[in-house]
Amino acid sequence: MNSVAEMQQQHINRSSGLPLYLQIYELLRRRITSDEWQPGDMLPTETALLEKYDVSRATVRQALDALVQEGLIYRERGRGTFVAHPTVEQGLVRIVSFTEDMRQRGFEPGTEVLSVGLVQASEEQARALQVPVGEELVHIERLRLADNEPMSIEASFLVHRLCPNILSHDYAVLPLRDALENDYGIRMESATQTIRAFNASPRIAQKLGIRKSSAILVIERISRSQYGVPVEFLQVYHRGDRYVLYNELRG
Amino acid sequence: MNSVAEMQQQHINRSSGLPLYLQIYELLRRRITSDEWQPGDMLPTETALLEKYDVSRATVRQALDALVQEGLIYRERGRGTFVAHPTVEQGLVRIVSFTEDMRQRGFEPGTEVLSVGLVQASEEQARALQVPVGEELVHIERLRLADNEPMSIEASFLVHRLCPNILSHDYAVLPLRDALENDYGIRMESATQTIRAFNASPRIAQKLGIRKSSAILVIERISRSQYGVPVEFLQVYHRGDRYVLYNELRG
DNA sequence: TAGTGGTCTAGACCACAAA
DNA sequence: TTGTGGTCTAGACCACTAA
Repeated sequence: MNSVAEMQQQHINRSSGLPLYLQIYELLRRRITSDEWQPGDMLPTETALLEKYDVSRATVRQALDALVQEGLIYRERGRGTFVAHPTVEQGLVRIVSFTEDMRQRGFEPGTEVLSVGLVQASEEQARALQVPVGEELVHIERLRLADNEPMSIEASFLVHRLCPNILSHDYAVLPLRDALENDYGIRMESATQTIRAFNASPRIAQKLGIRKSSAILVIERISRSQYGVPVEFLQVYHRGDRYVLYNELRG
Repeated sequence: MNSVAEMQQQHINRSSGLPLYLQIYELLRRRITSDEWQPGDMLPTETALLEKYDVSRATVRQALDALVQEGLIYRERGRGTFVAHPTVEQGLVRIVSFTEDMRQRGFEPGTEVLSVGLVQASEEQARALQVPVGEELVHIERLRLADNEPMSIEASFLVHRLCPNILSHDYAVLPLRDALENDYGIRMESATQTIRAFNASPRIAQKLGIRKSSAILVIERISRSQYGVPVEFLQVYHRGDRYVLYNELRG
């Protein structure tokens, strides 16, 4: 099953035109995101890496720098380089799945699929995904539970053209991000989102088990692939009485 | 008046123990934050910098890398390195004043002081500011306007001990941050905040001119000084129908 | 064509952590 | 003392931009 890790290329290609440090970055990144290397594990030393890939130390460090900047690893002088532990702070800086998010908050996550199907892009959706109005979109609506209590409703819209047949999975179990990456090689690499408060509509209030008109924290997110193409338009309705965002700022 | 720029040291100290790239980074950073170099201005080329400071190109690039990462500059291959234009995206990463925030959104900001005085720290406030319950706090409550329409209510709590006499200013005009920095040498350098949605209390609804129970976006922020001491506990109630937060995420 | 930033090499010395 | 990451040098060739 662990096909990504098994198929993993262990060498770099000096004639591919792709910068060496990027190739090394990708190789290391995959080892981390595939969970082959766990949080706290020590990475090979810089010396070991430069020997393995036959590059200079500066090139190895450039690859590691990118991973540090991404928050995936951290360095300790005199000790080594280690896989980072995910932190809550990442909530407003990195794309985090509901499952990860809830685990970090100490809740047991659950999912109930409300509806799945194809729809034609509305004007709002078309604008978000940069496709023509009417383009075929995959629509997945899920109720998200925390410790078996409703926490959020997630409405996801994907460009069907980019991921045909994605509907054959069971999204109560399989994270959407994994399906996109494994089946279509699409990685959600960046996103923009807006956060606002609004009063729950009767339908949303009923699904979330709260009083009509209760305050809802709405997050709308447009995720783009590694090629910069919009892939998903996500609308999340969080219960205002249960869900709090947290982040850190600099002066 | 431009004392910072004038007093600016233009050389690096090779025996200070401070890494050369950090010294260059600081010098360049000051030129940008002091507005000596404006957004869009081209920085000296890497070659010019390495000659000026008599270091290797790698050292210059390390200094520039830090500025790029901070979002203060950007590079264009074949063209040069330029001072970045501030972006809205910084809203969720940097501490931004209401005034700056509104200007970026294209609104004309306004302020009305609702109340000013000393209070004794409640349990919540004491926990946030890490002081004993009952400690004397400065309390400033302001109504914030955008294009003359109510947008938010800000309730600010400061540790009085750290800024005695701060109440002698008029906070409809003077930004709190400026008063802290100019009069007490306190710079708000980092902060943590939470974001949630809740239903407006009758009092808040009335002040904001919205219907009772309308959805409000609440931001609570604890700001710390350059010494890591909590200085301000801020509660902001934004109108859900007018205020939207925006930010960018990475995969 | 000249000048810019992007990538890369093959070294070097250092501060720090752990044995 | 050994091995780690932190800093730094003095080059090199490349792709891209603009004149």
